Amino acid sequence: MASVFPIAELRRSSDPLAWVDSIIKGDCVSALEALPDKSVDVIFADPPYNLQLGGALHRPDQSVVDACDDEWDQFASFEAYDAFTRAWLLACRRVLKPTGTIWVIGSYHNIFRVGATLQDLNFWILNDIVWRKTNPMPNFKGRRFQNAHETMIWASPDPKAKGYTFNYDAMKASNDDVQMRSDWLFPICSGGERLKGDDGKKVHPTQKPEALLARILMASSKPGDIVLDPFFGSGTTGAVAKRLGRHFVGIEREQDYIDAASARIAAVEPLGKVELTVLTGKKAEPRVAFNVLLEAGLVKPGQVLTDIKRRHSAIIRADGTLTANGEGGSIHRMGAKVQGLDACNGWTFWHVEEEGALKPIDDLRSVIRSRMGGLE
Amino acid sequence: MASVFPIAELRRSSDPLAWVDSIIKGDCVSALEALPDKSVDVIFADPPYNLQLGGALHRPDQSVVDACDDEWDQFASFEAYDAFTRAWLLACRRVLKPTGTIWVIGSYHNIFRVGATLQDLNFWILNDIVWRKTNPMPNFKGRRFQNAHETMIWASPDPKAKGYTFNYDAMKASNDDVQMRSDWLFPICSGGERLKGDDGKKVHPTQKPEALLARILMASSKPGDIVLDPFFGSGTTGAVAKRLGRHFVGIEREQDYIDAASARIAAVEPLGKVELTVLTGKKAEPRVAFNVLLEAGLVKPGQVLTDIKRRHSAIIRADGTLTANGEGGSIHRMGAKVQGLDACNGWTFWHVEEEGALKPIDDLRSVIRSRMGGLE
DNA sequence: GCTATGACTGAATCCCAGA
DNA sequence: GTCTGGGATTCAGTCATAG
Repeated sequence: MASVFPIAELRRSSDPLAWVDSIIKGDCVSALEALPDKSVDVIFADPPYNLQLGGALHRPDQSVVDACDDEWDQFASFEAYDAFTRAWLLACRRVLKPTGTIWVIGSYHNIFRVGATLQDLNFWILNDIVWRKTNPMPNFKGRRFQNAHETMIWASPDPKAKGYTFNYDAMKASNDDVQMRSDWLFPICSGGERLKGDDGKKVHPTQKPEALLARILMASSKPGDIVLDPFFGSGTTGAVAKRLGRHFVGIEREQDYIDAASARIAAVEPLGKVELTVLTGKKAEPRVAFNVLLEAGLVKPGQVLTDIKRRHSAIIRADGTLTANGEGGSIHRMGAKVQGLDACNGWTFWHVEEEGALKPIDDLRSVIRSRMGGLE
Repeated sequence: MASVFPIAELRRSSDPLAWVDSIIKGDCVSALEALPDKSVDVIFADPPYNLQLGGALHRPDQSVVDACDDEWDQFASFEAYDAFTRAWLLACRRVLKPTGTIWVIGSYHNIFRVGATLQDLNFWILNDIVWRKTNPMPNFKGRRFQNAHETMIWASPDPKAKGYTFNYDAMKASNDDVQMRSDWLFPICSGGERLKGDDGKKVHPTQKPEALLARILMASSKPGDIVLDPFFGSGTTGAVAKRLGRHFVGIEREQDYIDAASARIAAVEPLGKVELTVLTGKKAEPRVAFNVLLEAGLVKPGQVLTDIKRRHSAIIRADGTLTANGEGGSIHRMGAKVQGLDACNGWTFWHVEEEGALKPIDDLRSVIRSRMGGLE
C-alpha cells in the first residue's frame, strides 16, 4: 500500500522525504505548500475540466449519458476557474525543479484558460500534444464534429530553462526511427484497465489510460525521478510511475479515490533495471577530443583528411589541429572554413582513407570509446 | 479581379453591398467597423501567431530556416496581444449574424490566449479542431516533439445561439459514413498551390492549404453565404469561397498581399451545383510503430524476441527499444546489429513465441490496425 | 522517356558543458 | 552571471538536373 498522509501529519513528520511514494490527503494547494521547494522532476496534472453541461445528455435511444457532473468539476465563473488555476499552478511552480517540466491535460472547456495562465505565470510551453482517441464518444445530436481528442500542454518553469529531460533518441527509436510527433493515438481507458467499484460502476469519471502516462514519463523523465500528480484521482500517474521505476507523489481530497489508488499502486510490480534502461544518443557519449585519436596513433601528423566527395582536404598537424589553404583550426572550424559555413561537425565531415574507402573520423572515436570500456 | 476598397471609399459608397466579394484595404478593426451589423455568415480568421522566435535556426545541413519574422507578427507582450485579440474579436462579433459561426486558427504560441478571449467575450466554443500536418517541419535540434499540428477553434457568438449551419450528413457521408472527427489530416500548402512572386519566393509566409478551407466552408456554410476573413493574406479563404459558390469579403493591410489575392481569386472558376460535394482529406496507410505494440500491451518490457531460427535474441525495454549484448536501439537497428548488417526490417526479422510457435511481430500490427478502425 | 540524385523548403518559441 | 566553442541535429515532398 502506498502511504497516505493527511497534510497536518505530513507537516509533523521528522522524515523530510516522507511524502515520496505516498498520497497526500487534502486540498491541492495546501498540500503542495507542505512540500519542499524544487523537489520534483515532473508534474502531471489532470485538473477539473469545468464542463458546462446544460442538463442531462440523452443518447438517441433516450438512455442518459453518465456525464462528469461531480461537485468538484463545478465553478461559478471563468474568473473563479482562472483563480483556481493560477493558485495550483503557482504552487506547482515552487515545488518543480528548474530542470523539471509540467504536463497539463484538458479539453476545449478548460485548456485555453490553463494555457493562457501558464504563459501569464512565465512558464514556457515546449509543445502542445494532441491525444487522439481511437474510440471517442460519438456526438449524439449531430450538431458538432465528434470530439475525438484532448490536449496536453508540456512546459518548463522558465523561458530560459535548458536542462529538462527529453529522451529524444528513445522516442525516435521506438517510433520506427522517425521523430515522435505532437499527435498521439491511444484508446480511452476502458475494459479491464478501468477501475470499477463493488457496484460495477466506474470509480472515477475521467480515468486516464496508462499508455498515455507511460509515453509521457518515458519521454520526459528518468528512472528514479519524482513525479507529482496534484489531482491524483484513481492514481494512474502513481501506478505507471512505480512500474517504470520512478517515484511518485499524489494529492487527492476524496477518500474513495485514495483507497482505490492505494490498492491499485500496491499491486504494481516495478520493471527491472535492464528493461528500464533508456536509449541515449551521441549527446550522452563521453567526449573524445581529436588529439586523443592522434595520441592513440589512429591518425598521424601530416595525414590528409578529405570530405566524403574529396572536394575539400586538410592536413593534420601535430598539435591536433588541421591546416588547409594556409589557415589552421580545429576539425570543426576548418570543416566550416573550407565550405564557407559558420559551423560544421568535423567528426562527420572529415574522412580518412582506409583500403581505398573513405570513413568518417567519427568511426575512430568509437574505437577509442570501446577501448575505454565505459571509463572516462 | 476582386474589387479592392480603401476603408474610406467603402464608407462613401452608395451601394450597401459594395463590400461583398471584395477586399477591403486597411486595418482589421477599422475595416470591420465599416461593415453592417449581423451581415456575415461565417468568419475564418488566421491572426498573427506572435511566435517569439529567438535567433536563426539552422538545419543539420547548416541551411537557415526561413522563419516568419515579419513585423506584423511582433507584439510587445502578452497583454498587447490580448488587447489586439479582444479588439478584433469584438469587432467580428458585431458583424456576425446570430446564426453565424467563427473559426480561428493558431498554434500553441497564441491559440490558448485566443480561446480564453473567445470565452471571456461570451462566444460559445463548439469544437476545437486539430489540423494534423502530413508533412510538418522537423524539430531540428531534437529537444522537443515535432510540432506537427495546428489548432482551430469553432465557436458561435452566443451560448444560446442555435441556428448555426453544420452540414452533419454531408460531413458524415464524405467520411466513409462515420461522423467527422475533430482531428483532420491535410498536407501543408506547397508545390503548385503555393503562391510565388516573380523572384520565385513565397508571396506569404503562412499561406493555408485550400483543402483545409474547403472542409471548413463545406461543414459550416451554405452556398450563397457570406464568408469574412479579417486577415486575408494571400486570399485562400476568398479563392475557396468563390470556388464553392459562397461570397467572400477580405480585410488586408499589405498591398502586395492584396495584389496576389486579387489575381488569384480572379482566376477561380466557381463549381457547378453538382460538384459542391465535400472534399475529403488524405487517407494514408496506417503506420504502426513498435511503441504502439508496447503501449497496447501486445508485447511487454522484458519480453524476449528472437529471429525465426532462434539464432539471435533481444530483450524489449520500456522505452520501446531493444537491447542485446549490452547495446540498444530500434527494432531495425538491433536486427541489423545482431546480424552484422547495415540494415534490417525489424518487423519481419523479430518474432515472439505464442503457444510454442514463433510469429513475426509484424503480425501484431494487424491487431492494432483492426483496433484503430482505419485511423492513422 | 524513365529513373536516380541532389538541392531546396515549410507558422520553429530548437544545445550545453566548461571556463 | 556571461562567454566560448565543441559538435549534435531533419521529414515529407517538390523540382531541377543528370544519367
